[in-house]
Amino acid sequence: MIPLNEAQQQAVRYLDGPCLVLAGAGSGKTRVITGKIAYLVQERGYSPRQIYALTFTNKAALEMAHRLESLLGRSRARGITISTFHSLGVRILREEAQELGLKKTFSILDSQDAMGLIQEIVQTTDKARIKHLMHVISLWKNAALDPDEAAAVANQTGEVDASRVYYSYQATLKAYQAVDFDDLILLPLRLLSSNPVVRARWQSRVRYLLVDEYQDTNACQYQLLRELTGERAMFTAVGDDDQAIYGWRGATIENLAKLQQDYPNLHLIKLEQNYRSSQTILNAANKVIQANPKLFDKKLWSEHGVGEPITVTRMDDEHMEAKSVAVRLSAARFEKQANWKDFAILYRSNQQARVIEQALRELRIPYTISGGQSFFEKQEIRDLLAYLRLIVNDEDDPAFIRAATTPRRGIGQASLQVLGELAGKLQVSLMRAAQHEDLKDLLQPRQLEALRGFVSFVQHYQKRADMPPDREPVEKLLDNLLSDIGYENHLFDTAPDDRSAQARWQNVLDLMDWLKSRAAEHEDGLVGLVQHISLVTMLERQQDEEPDAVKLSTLHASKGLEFPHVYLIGVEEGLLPHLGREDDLTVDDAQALANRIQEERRLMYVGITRAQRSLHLTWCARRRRARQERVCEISRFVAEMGLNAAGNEVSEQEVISPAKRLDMLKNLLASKQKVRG
DNA sequence: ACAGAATCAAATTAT
DNA sequence: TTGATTCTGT
Repeated sequence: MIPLNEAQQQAVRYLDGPCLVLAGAGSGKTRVITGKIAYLVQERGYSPRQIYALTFTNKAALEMAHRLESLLGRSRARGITISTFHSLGVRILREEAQELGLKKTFSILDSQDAMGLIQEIVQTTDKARIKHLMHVISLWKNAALDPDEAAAVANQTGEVDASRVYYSYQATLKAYQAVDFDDLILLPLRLLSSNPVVRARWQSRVRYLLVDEYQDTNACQYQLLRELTGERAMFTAVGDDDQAIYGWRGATIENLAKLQQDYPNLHLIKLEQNYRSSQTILNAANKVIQANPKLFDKKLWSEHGVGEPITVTRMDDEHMEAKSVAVRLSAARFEKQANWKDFAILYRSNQQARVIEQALRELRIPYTISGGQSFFEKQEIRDLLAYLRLIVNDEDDPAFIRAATTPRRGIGQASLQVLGELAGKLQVSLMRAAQHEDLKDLLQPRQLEALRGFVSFVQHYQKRADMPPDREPVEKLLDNLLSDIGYENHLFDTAPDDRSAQARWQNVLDLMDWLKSRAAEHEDGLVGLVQHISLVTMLERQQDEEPDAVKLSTLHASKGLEFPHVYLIGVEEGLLPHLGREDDLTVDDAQALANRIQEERRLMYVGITRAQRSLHLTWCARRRRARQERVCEISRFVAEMGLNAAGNEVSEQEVISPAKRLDMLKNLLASKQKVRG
């Protein structure tokens, strides 16, 4: 058993009912969750299969599984379900597909596919509008509203057109035998709440449930938790209201308060001892978060020493910022005899990484980057996955279109148009329409031949993929498929130069390796594998020996990580806190603005609390934003931390007074603050 | 049907 | 400045 402090032990041992653990940053929450699972198995006689632990990211799930393995041993950790909400959703949907009128082989549309779908429905090219519609619909789904309920709400909020789109969107998904990310939570919830038999089945399976990052749950996920645990309510939710940073995704902190209302016997435990950061860093973090209205009173403390002072540095622009951070980081590594992987550079938005990458490359500093475009969003990867998706579920029209047209094989816009019209008329999938007699009269012989060729190509692989029990190994099938498609030639024909073609081809090979390594885990062949892929956003290959490299990460992606030395860049008004575009900066809704600032403040809090020993903030006097140079001011959060623009601590009164803050800012702009260190 | 050229819009965060 | 889409000629 790992050593635990008093509060942690309480959290682990409490089994008399629902339990909420408020775990401050660095207070050992993963330790509590894994410790509790081990306790359930070893001391309380729970069988591993009865225990379910839910996280939000695959990374968190994976790490938890690893820790459990070393705690319990491989064999005893085996049956425990540790997965993301979405993976559990897939599992429920697959097992209960019939109840929902869904094929077991349903496709999971990623957000790009979903966007394409909406584009079709609305018949517009206005990207901003499409994004907005998608966002609104997603929020409705996250709030567990069906189209009818959404329509009622839409009347008040002025999103009537979005609610109309919602209807057609759901209808289209159904026609494709497809679901989107939000459905992975929503549909299981619908099923459990409406079907007593299914509900009883799952409740008898889930004897104990643990939820990580509870503050990030949305209304849908909360209800799912309620349905899964039922009357018995044997669960532990672990979270930190100060680290709630996914409100824009539908997460609602109210779920914390709700827990207390809905479960009067809820046992509340606070973890306030921090094992991560120096006192200086914790003080700054505490001060910043104090500016938010607090749901629960909580103050982090640590036994660590005061440590290094926090530095705040003004830069001319983002290039200077990048260069300076690279140089200072490099020097610090030498001075401290540290490793590259002891350093992280954190930022608000992905685009900030660009300049940093350049600067690091110039100085030959190795780095890894997390967040940003995922491996599975790359063109070449999506191309190949479309083939797999189509083989598994031939009603998946988006996959059909993609696979049929890449590489070019004589099926173009004209053919697809005709095909699409026929499919619409007959109310069948594109694949089905492509096999229809009537096509003879609608297409030229060459077009028809190309189409028929494609259809039989897909059918050939469908047969091969679907022949239990002695189905041929997925590995072989994948190899054949790749060479049959002729994708390598296609890449070298279409890429602008050989170098990028080579890079893309390498991605493809990486994908194949990854698929093969996972194939064994899915005994039902391609189906499970393909559904699994849709949920994996980041390539989790960092597990094989982490390289010694500086970590570049968005603040959002940094949650849960820790580093000895952290550089938090772009600490400016407008960027952190991020305040949207200038034109809608009008304070139309003061409450909405305040809420946004509060979430940004929590983001700042997350950033600060990633640091163990040293923390360095930088901000730019000018920054290129939306193709224009903009003059920037230092973020309000710096003053809230109790620091002035030079990084010196200031007294309490100065922190609080806005007038003083303004003065400081003026002084700062007047004097030419130079780089420290 | 397709490849290269020309034009145009663009910036939060991500399962 | 990039990156993506549309246009144009074969």
